[in-house]
Amino acid sequence: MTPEDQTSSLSDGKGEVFRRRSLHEELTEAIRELIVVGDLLPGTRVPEKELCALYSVSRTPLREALKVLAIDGLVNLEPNRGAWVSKITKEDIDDVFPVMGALEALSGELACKHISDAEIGNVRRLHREMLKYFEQRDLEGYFAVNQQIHEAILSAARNKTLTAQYNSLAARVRRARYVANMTMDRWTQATEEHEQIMTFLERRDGGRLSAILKKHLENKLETVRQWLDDNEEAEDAKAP
Amino acid sequence: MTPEDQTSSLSDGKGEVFRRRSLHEELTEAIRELIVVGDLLPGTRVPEKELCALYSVSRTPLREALKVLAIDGLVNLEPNRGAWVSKITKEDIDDVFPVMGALEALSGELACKHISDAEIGNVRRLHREMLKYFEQRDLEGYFAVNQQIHEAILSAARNKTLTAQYNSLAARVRRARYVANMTMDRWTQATEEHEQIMTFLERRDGGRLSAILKKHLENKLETVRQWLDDNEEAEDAKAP
DNA sequence: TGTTTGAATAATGAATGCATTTTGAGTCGG
DNA sequence: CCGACTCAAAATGCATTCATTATTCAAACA
Repeated sequence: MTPEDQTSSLSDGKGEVFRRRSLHEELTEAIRELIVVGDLLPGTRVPEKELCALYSVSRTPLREALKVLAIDGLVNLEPNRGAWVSKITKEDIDDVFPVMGALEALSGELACKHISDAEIGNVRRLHREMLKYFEQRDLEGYFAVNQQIHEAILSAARNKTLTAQYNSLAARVRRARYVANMTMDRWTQATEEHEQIMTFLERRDGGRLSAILKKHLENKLETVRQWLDDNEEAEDAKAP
Repeated sequence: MTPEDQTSSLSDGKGEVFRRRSLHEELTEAIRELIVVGDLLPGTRVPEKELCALYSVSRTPLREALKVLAIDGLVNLEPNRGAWVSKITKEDIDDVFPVMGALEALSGELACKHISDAEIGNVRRLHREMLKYFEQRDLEGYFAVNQQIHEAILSAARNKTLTAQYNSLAARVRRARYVANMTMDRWTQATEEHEQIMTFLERRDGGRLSAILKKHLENKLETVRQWLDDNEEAEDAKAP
């Protein structure tokens, strides 16, 4: 047996040579993140060669990663023309959010059936932390904890298929959230909705939790859609 | 700028293997079908080499296809150990069906908003055809038309993301349906449910259509689960 | 001047090659 | 007899190479 211990700090600064999990898996995550946070711009070509150089890998695992990202809808593959970062269009958003809403609703419903007291306590703790970020007007911190809350509920749903489907869509939702910034009104509203989410979760009221989660997402959709109304024309790059 | 001209409709009726689609896409479909209909048995290793020979392709596109199928949950990839056809377990089924139910429900809801009279007419026609197969006790024909009905509703929902997610799960549901056979009672019940589906669709009653579709799937789940109760031990092959 | 043509260049898609890892038969030792 | 070990054979993951297909860009043409 070779030593194998590659220190493998998950937080690769960038360009680190990975070893632990299969290469294409690491690459998928890395590139997904590049797209979500906007390092790769919507509508632009995915620079295969550059990414190979950046991560010091050959095209084979990179291309495997792109196939996976294409399923997530983050890139479009055009035969003989390569991969393009998918654009954030109104149609796209209008498609994704309702599906995400259905999954979140199910997530809430199932979570109420299976969640333990300890897990509820954990969500409550995250909730309080999130309120703190809200009061401090720290949007980054708020988003981070917000995501953790939704993930905690999802995890309490005890459904691997749901988790997989959810995560696949979550990347696109997160990406939309990255470009569209909330108004203060909307932020306040979202926080109030989270108060209700917390309440219904503690009561294990699946029906109501499910409904408010869906509503929560519908409101978020409205935010993003409004942003797109104002900025759609500015988003155009070379069409895929 | 590039002309952008969209492939001037070369009357591609369908099915023809034009040189347009990439190899890995074709392979993905082909192997998906092998797994769904049971030509590749659950729990067995995916014979990479044999499949390469069968389709006369190299390992590169085949492996790309396997990555995609892994996301669909039809195969499991184990680092350095290759791909395994995923087993149909009770946990798996219990996970998949609720998610599918949520998607079908959404599909019904959206379909009622967008479906045209012509499309309803088409579903009505399919429905009658299905009843004919039911009366003739032709299960194969019944299943085929049944699937077409659900696809027609899905298509009326006008949501590409939903369609993609649905299709991804549909393979696993279809696979379950392939192994578990219905009792006559269940078949009768399913047909009655379809009568209601038809009714609510024609009334464009999204709420009720959505509910009955979900119920329909829950009943189907029960059928499959019962089959698994009886046959689970027989399904074991080499564990992944 | 604006458009079209076509050869040169770059990119993609797939096949092949190579280094590691896993597998499994055969051997040894308890 | 059973388990641990060894080493050859096979399979895997990734890199590299090769054949096609797009793209570019300058020259020819209207």
